[in-house]
Amino acid sequence: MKNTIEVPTNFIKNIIIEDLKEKRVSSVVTRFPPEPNGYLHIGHAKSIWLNFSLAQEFGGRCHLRFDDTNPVKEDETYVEAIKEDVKWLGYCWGEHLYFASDYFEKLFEFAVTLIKKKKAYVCDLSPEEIKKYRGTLTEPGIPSPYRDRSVEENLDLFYRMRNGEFEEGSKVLRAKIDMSSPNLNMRDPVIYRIIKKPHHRTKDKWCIYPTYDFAHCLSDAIEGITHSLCSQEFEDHRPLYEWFINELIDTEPKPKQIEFARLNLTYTVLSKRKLIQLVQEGYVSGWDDPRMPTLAGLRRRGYTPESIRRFCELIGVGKSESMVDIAMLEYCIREDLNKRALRKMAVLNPLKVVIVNYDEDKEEMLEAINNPEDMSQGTRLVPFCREIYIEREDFMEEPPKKFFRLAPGREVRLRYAYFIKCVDVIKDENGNIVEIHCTYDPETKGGNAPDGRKVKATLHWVSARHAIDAEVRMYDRLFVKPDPTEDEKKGIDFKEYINPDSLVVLNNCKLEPSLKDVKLGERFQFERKGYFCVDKDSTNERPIFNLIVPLRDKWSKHAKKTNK
RNA sequence: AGGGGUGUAGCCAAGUGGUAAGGCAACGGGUUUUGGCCCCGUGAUGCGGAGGUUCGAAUCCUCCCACCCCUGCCA
Repeated sequence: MKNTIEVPTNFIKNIIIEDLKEKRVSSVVTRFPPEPNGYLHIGHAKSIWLNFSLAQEFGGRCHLRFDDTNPVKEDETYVEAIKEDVKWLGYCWGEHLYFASDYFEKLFEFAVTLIKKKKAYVCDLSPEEIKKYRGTLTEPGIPSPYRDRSVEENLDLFYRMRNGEFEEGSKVLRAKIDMSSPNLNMRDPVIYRIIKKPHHRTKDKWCIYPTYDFAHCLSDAIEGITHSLCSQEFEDHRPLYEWFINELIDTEPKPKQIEFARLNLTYTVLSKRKLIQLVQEGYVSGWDDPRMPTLAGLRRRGYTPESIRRFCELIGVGKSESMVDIAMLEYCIREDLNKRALRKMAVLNPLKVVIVNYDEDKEEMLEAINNPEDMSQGTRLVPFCREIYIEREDFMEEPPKKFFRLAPGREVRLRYAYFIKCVDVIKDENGNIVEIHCTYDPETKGGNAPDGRKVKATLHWVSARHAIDAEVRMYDRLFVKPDPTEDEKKGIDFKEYINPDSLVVLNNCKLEPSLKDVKLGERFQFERKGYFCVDKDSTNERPIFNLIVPLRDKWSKHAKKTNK
């Protein structure tokens, strides 16, 4: 059944069910932990959805925690933008807004405890030396010469690090674990480093900052997180995550780290590094360019939060590296908007039609259905007169097979109006079609012929006298290749595959007059074309619409096929 | 002396010893005043490969192969 929306299960849900059943946990507490150093994209949406919906489903809670442990990359503007995006997606963290930086004092105390347990030491090696001492993938590391400093000396040095007595890079605090571990993360990882930059929240209070590995697990523990979901590249960090918690936390239940596959989408890129290039090098207009996979971009494009959540449900959660077809996302927004969007008639590439047997002074108001999927949305009146616009591509002088639309001598229906028949084609001196002349059949008002004759096509149209002028921005996929990064190993940059036609601006669009006072963000279906959204660049005089997604279109698919 | 992870249809993805769900895409057909929506139908003698255990294997065992991640004082 199409109507029954089933959410598939996934391995994380199964783990939680088991944990609850075995009473390892009594409730579910998750968290979404972004670093405030950039904008959220649809990959983050998967994580947000996962964390919040799991908490919701099991009656628990989900925290929003900013992982702000590195002041050189982070900024307050990102925390506001991230909060806005999470809210827009439809999730609420309630009281549970946290910052890793709120725990800096506690984290410092944890580090002191570790030193006292002889499980951490101050190391004077330079970054290059640390790297050298760490060994390689196949060779064990060798211990730092500073590894066996006394507790007293370590304590003294660590406090002096905090007091700002040492230069950046001159000293770090390291956990003392195992320099010969096959897991490089366990070879005495750095847990505190000196960074003499003000932090966006703690300002100048600190000049040493904990690293992710130290801060994240302990922040989870402090907040009582039960299930700490992260992406797969952290799998190798899990032993470390557990090591710190086992050394420093004795409350139960201890948070459990579970890794899942991050999202990849065809015809786009989702890495922060690549997205930033697109913005900085001017390939797009900004982080909220409607072609960007950022939540800001998708929002401006016209995607609904419901459609994005639905997408997350549909793609599921697994551990295998996957590349989801963007057609799946497009399906989700169509599915949503088909049910809700009001239908309108809009001619994107106008061709004038003169109805030669229709009285010049006559005007009629014709009734049109607002949404055939939801008759409760009622009807509206659309004006009709002697001169109208139809879509240029709806007329062909020499129609190929299977072209059902208007052609010389052929009769079609104007939606909600009349049958018209093409009687003449007017061209300029270069042979370009300027307008076409038709006759209408007054008997077919409303769109049905009393004699029962049929037409093969129904065209949308707009009265020339009443039309509103508008700009419509036709967006397409940002890249021409399903995986734009595929050839990076061959030295071909992903930007080589940018779609030159990802934005086509249509300047001479004609809209039905009911579109007069649209509001920013409103979405409509322009019949036979697609779903469109009012862009923020609109003015009172001139609305601007973004194409969210085109309607499925068997004809253009067929035409494309037979063309090659 | 490397370690960790993953392989089920074009793309996602259920499945946990009882005879391969579901969705997207694709392709047929029906319906239609949107070439939309909706409805119906079409896919793996097969689960990376080869052996083995078993009455029975995608599920258990052995070996092999492919791809991804890890040598930041990033997260």
